[in-house]
Amino acid sequence: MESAENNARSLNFIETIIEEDLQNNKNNGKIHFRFPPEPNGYLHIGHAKSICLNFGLAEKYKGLCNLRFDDTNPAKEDVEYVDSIKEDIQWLGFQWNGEPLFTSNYFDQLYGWAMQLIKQGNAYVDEQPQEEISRQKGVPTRPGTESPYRNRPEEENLLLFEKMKNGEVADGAMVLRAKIDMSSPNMHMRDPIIYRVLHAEHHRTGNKWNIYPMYDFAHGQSDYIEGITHSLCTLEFEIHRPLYDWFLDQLAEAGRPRPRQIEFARLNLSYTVMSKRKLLEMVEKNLVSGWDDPRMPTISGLRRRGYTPESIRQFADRIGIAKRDNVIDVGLLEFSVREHLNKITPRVFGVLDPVKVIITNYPEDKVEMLELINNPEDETAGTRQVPFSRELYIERNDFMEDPPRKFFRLGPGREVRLKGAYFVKCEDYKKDENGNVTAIYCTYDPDTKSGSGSQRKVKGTLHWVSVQHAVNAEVRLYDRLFLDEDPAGHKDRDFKEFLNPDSLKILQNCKLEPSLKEIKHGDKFQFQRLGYFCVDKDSRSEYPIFNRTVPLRDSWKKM
RNA sequence: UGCCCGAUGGUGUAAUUGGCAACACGUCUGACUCUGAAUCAGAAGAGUCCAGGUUCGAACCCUGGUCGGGCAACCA
Repeated sequence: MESAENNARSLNFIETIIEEDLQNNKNNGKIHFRFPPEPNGYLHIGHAKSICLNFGLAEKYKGLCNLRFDDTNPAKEDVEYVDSIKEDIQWLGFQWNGEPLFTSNYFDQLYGWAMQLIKQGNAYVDEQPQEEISRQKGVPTRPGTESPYRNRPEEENLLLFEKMKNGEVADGAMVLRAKIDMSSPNMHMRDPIIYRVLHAEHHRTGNKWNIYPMYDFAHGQSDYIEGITHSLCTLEFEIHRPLYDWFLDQLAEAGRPRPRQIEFARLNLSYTVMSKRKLLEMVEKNLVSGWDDPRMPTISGLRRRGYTPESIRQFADRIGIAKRDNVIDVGLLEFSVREHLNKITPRVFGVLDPVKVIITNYPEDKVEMLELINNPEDETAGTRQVPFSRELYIERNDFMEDPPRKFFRLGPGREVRLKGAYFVKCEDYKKDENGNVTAIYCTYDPDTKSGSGSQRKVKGTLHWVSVQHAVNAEVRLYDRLFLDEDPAGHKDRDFKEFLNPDSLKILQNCKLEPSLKEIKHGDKFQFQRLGYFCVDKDSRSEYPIFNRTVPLRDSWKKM
């Protein structure tokens, strides 16, 4: 593929750094990444970008990539999320190095390091109330003031920290702070809190701990413990980097690989929200059916919608890696699925909004089995037999009573090809009292059978399903969840105000060709002329249910 | 008002490190077509945020601005 060639030619800024490090034999040429999700929600397409980056770089440079759950806040985390995250990463086609790891594995080490900081005079226990501490922090433009406890003796710090650990201190009553610089222009360096008291049960360590480390005190050190060489994260952590480095300066030993934090811009997708908090809110308020609702930008949602891992990885590849803020057009994601599904998906006939066609000159009880190509993009996909008979369903919008000139479909007196079958010409049609077309009467031309070499040409080709052989099905059509390009970008309006009321349409009278009787959850098809569809997990054999992954490009609807 | 990032067609990402802006999506033509899909051929669209400077030569270097994003959770 040409994009791969381009990639070989030009590196993104992270690859440039890595290749420089390799050239300088930094860390003895060791390359080790990590993907560090907090298990407090499901992964979304933004995480997919990060997963593809970290695991992809590990593949490219023959390095390793750990999976490490950043589980330092038991109040928000849950094993349900741990499991879904593992599943999503593997579904995308990546495998982490060794066992999944947890920051909580390092709680003992982190505790030890905290004591070391105290002994080095780099940390102290503060027992002021939260409000006081935050007041003393000052504001970005003005320096903060030092805590009265800042210079308490080492023994006292050790003793109090011990009490915190032993559960003798109430939540919020004391914290351990790094002693850095209350007047730093970087707020994160103003004596950041590194341990807080939290009498909460942790999903892995149970009730062992009454104190938990903060992100800043845990992340860099965990990277260091695991021998991570390149610690990739999103831009909002840029300002944390001096602190990340500061802890390592205090604690790291010479001769061991020292991780370097590198920040890149997170993914933003038009017409969607991408924060776990907002996604969680939609789940909790039942605005969607769950984390895996096919309209959700979660990996599980995209999977259920019918996206393939390949298409998501291809998408991640296309959007690139840089440091500037970006908004990627959802159209690019859709392009990526279409591209892949076009190659792998069998073509079938499905009529979503059926209207009956009666071929008046075709024998009443005759049934012909016609051979149709499964996938013109894939010769190995073979053919299948599809029954043709006197009464067929076609798509309601493939017929117009008074069609414009450029309408290459059916209308009074117009002739079209029924794909894989014959030409039919509309001779008459019937309407009910409401003006709805109820039946279209056609004649067919027996000389135009597919493959017969007939020279006559016709402009349009329609898909169809034989009435007596049709399988009834439900089809769920999805549209973008939000009507606004940037639903979360409005200062005074809640993102939920922009929800698209028509993001889900359920069609329950769809007619499918009989080969679709034998299907299983997750199977993917192209419903010819309509789009790509997959079998939903709600589907039952008596009543199949399909999700429309994405419609085909349609240059007609634009006219 | 402090500090940290960033700025290249409509959207993203490049430009062999100073050699006269490329690729993808999208858009528009046309060809082909038993999917108005796919495929193929072609076109339009930025002179690189602005102003100076260095240089034979600047998207890349320097200076000063402008604009956008981020930072003041016992979240990550």
